[in-house]
Amino acid sequence: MPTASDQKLWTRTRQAVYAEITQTAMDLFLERGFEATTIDDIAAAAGISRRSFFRYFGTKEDIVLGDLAAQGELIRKELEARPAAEDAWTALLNALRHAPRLGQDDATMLKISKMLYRTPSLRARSIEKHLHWQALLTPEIRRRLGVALNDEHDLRADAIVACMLTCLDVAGEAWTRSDGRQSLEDLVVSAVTAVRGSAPDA
Amino acid sequence: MPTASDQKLWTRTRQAVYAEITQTAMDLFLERGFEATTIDDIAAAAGISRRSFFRYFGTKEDIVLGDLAAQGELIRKELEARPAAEDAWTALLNALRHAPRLGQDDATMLKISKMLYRTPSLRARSIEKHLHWQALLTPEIRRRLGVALNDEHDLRADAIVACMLTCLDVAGEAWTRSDGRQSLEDLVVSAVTAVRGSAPDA
DNA sequence: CGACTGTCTGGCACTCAGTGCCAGCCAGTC
DNA sequence: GACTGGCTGGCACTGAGTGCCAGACAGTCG
Repeated sequence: MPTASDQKLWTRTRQAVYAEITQTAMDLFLERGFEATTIDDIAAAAGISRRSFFRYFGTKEDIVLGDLAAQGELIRKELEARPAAEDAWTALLNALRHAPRLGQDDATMLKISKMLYRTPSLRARSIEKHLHWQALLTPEIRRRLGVALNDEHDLRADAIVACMLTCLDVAGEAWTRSDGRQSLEDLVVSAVTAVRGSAPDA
Repeated sequence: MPTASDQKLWTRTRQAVYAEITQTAMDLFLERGFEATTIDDIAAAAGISRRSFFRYFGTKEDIVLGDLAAQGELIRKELEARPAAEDAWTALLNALRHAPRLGQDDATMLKISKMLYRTPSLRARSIEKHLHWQALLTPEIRRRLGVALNDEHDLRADAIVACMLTCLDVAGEAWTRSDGRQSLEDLVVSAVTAVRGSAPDA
């Protein structure tokens, strides 16, 4: 297990290459569009072979969405750390709020978001990632609702988590449409309020 | 414009071929799995060329999900016909409830559902279709909420519609997991109740 | 009847994503 | 200096999806 941050040379090199592919590819995506950029383009620009590219990323979409998988874990940890007094919705909302956003400045994030919401294959993949988050977060919500572990048929937790993430998605789209003028946090709260009929606790 | 149901010979032939491809492909999917069935297999079994297949279906997923696009329209019509007294959630729920389900017997539907929830590419496409439904249904919900037409930034209707469809999805998954033992309708109501904190009107 | 038009069809060649296989390179180890 | 193990590039392949073209054929007009 890796105790020191700089482990083997191998590992460090690999991380450096990973970061460079990401950066190079993102530049190309933002310049000429996601679909118009082929993997050959990326590999050539990054100075690696096509074959090696696929050893770093399983799909082209993973370049853009790779971080989302890791972020799911962060949200789960954050959710489990929320005080027991918070109800399911409040705990979820606060977990999303406090989970560290990894990445870029706002202007770049906005560009990436626009690309994400406009490109069908990216949108589909991002929703798949949300499904993954859903699976990660549901157990903790089940625990908070007091659902018995052996109760396979209680879908309340699934519904709540899924709708929370849907609200996040709707808010994200609105944020993108507004060119980032409204805060994403406020938009998520608006969405949740609209759905639940009343505002959640701060 | 087509007034009689049996228009030109062209049209009728085309519909017949369409139906036959669908049936043939479905048989193959249920027999050996979606991903394990190639388009060449389908074309060969249906007695058409590979190239012609793509004149009937844009993608392999469309064979399974083709009807969903048409169903969105039916739901929209149903929604617009709901009495004005019903609030947004109730109207949506009733619209989904009353929209005619086109297709197969229950046992086949269950098999298709299982395939759908297990195959990533199919799941992703079906969620894309839900996004399309969302776009269709949101205007009517905006109208019911009294949102001004020029108000671009009100995301309440989007949130409500999106979460309703998410509930449908969660319920569909639970229905599949339960091997169809619980009624889909009850499951949707359970999901909505869990999310909203109280049961909607019947 | 024959010419014409529009739509469907199959076949070919192509792009692009993604995978399996193999041979070579090179850091770290004994 | 030989050995191991992870990484690399190159090659060939499958499978989805598209563009193009030539031929078949129903329906129409003269």
